[in-house]
Amino acid sequence: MLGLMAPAENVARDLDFSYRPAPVEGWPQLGTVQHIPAREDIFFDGDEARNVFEVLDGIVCAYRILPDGERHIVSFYFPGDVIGNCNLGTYPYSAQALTPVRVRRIPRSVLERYMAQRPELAQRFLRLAALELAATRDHMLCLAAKSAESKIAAFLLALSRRNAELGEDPNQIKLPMTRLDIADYLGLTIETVSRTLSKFRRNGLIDLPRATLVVLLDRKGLAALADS
Amino acid sequence: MLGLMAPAENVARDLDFSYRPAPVEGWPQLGTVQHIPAREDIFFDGDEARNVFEVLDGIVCAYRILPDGERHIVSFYFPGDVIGNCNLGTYPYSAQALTPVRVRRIPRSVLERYMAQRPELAQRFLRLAALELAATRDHMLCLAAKSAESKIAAFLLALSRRNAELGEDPNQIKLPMTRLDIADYLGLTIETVSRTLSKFRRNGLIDLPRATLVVLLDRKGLAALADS
DNA sequence: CGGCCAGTTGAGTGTGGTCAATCGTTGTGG
DNA sequence: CCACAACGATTGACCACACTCAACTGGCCG
Repeated sequence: MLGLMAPAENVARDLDFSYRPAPVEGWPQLGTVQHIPAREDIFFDGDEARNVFEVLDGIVCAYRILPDGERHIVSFYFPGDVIGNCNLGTYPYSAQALTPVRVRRIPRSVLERYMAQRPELAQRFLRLAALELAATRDHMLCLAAKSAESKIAAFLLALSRRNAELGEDPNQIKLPMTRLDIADYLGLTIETVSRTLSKFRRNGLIDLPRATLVVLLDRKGLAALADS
Repeated sequence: MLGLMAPAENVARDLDFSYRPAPVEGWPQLGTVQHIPAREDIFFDGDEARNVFEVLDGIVCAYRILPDGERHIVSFYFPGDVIGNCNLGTYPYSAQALTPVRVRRIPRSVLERYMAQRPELAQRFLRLAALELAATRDHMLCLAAKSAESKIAAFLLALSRRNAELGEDPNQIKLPMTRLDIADYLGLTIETVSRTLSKFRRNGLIDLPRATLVVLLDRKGLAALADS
């Protein structure tokens, strides 16, 4: 048994945006709904973590500004995801709406009162933290990957997987983020992202009808690049 | 208030090996002590996570083998650290002793029984998970950093901080890991690690009496390199 | 129509990877 | 005690990939 088991199905091996525990009944009643325009910050790195946010519509990113002024995007959040589940007092990153966004803001105080009554909610949040850790670890491995090609291939496949999970076309990827966002997420420059996508198109791996739409033509080829 | 607060003291901004919550009274009685020779694996990526391990002596690393055969070191663990605190069923990485190691093996079943009786133990493990997430995030940012110099400077300063915390000389760093281990941790090659350390020595930032001993001579200079 | 911005493409450079030779330490056996 | 092997670390030469700087394109909106 020891050491010879295949990796479990539920542990993702590649970059993945699908880390979302199943929702809990009764949860949606909590908190108040807020609308946030594109490119507006929701909270800041270092702020007291008073609220948790559930994304209802639109895309949110978590980012950090490094000492040298560079921005690094830690994570993207899609509808259904929960942001700011932080039990260390302060947020470890800033959060910004990439598109117009609808979120449900839930004060931690309210949440904690509820969790005392509903252990399955507490369970969900524990699981949420574990999944966020797993996602961060995968992102880390992606950053450690050598080539820009493998980073971007992995990124596209992760977006595709998320599409499939939401019941959308896994080969039609509508990019809600700019090239700069992708670059800051993958530790590349905007030019390299652009060049690599163009290269993928020349090689017949993808099509790029518009800058914001990627059509996957050769998943096998992309997968091969992704883990290289 | 919003967005204008300084980052909290307890959230590390740089690479750090000091993420360890305070120990809990009564904890040491649990589990059985095991001796593990250097370079022997303790558990494997994908194994059912039946045990949690507390490092008593020696250094342990957590690593993953990527699809292309590359090894990536996820984390180093020092005496007092806890490994394998995983509530997703299987270990998300393998663990290997880098030096001869003494660990305390604690079955999760035992742990969970204890936690039911002692809520402060459960609290400690929640905090442990949160700190591991923070450490992983910092490691990720370090990997996203552009230059080899800044990665290695940050790495040395992290080891130094850990030394200081253990009451040892923060400027005398005994490296328990090989150049390859460091390279796999920072996403570099063994040659680049070696070259960069040599460069630091030429520039008077460090001394290298032996391959396994680094003496920090210019912390300011290293810190400047670390966040660049 | 013109301005603006995101994205693309090009040319040149430099950092870090690759391959290979050498050094230094440690440990083993004659 | 020395010779030698084995291994990790260092150094050098070369090269490729991604960054930098810069020009240009295309879409969108006033």
